[in-house]
Amino acid sequence: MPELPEVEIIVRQLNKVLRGMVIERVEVLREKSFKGEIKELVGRKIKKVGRKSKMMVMEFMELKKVVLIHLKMTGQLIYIDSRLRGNDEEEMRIVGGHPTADWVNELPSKHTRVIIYFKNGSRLFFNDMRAFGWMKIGDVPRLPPDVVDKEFTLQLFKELVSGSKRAIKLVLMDQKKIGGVGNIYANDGLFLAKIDPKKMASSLDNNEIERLHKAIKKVINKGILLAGKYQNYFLVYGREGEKCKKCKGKIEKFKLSGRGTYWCPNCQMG
DNA sequence: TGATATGTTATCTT
DNA sequence: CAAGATAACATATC
Repeated sequence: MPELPEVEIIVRQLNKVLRGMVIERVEVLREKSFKGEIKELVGRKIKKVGRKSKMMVMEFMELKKVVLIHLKMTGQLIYIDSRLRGNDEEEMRIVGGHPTADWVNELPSKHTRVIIYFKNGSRLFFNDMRAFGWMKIGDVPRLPPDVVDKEFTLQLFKELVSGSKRAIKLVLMDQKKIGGVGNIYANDGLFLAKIDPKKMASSLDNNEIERLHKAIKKVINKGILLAGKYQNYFLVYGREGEKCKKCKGKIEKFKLSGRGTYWCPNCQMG
């Protein structure tokens, strides 16, 4: 589930509570899920938690390197506050990423890959069912602008789109060109802009490019504003066979480069 | 049982 | 070489 908006939401919440916290130890339950030397983190104080595209970036005082976390398809982050530990009352949790029962169940679970223990007793769990995600120590990544960056201008978007013969949906989702757009928001953005997902990118006219530039930012920002509840507001994604929200047509599904693609042929044709 | 799944990248093909 | 397509990663769910 976690795309840019979902990562942004958990990052904002974690930044509030983790700033200033000191790492006591890091426990890696699945070696492949963590890359780097753990001892570099012990005793470090967190300066800030931020985001680059769909990646979470954790910065530390007096350390140039950062911790990067990519949730991929099924990653989740769960913070458990120390204040109620050992108490029968409910714990204080901050949860984000892929929603599963682990959000509320006892942790660690069978999907827990890494646990960060803080000096004050609080803990941060990195869970990942399919184990595609990772956590690593590294340099701040250099990435293309993501869709909510100021650098993501209409001009830049035009260059990217007109320079590719691939289907427009694949260009939107190409993380080497534009950061942060996954399948859900690509489908919904194209619907909002009334553009056929399989249309060749370079064949879009100026008007279509402008509509799409506006639409993709709109759906991503809506995702952020809805704070993780976007799944209740899908325009076309996951709505195969259901009624289009604009006309009376039916939403259809097909495969585009192996990805589920949803659209309203009536609204998006031509 | 087999198809499918919201991400990314290495590798193959054109 | 470049661009585009596809397999691979690991596991749960329908």
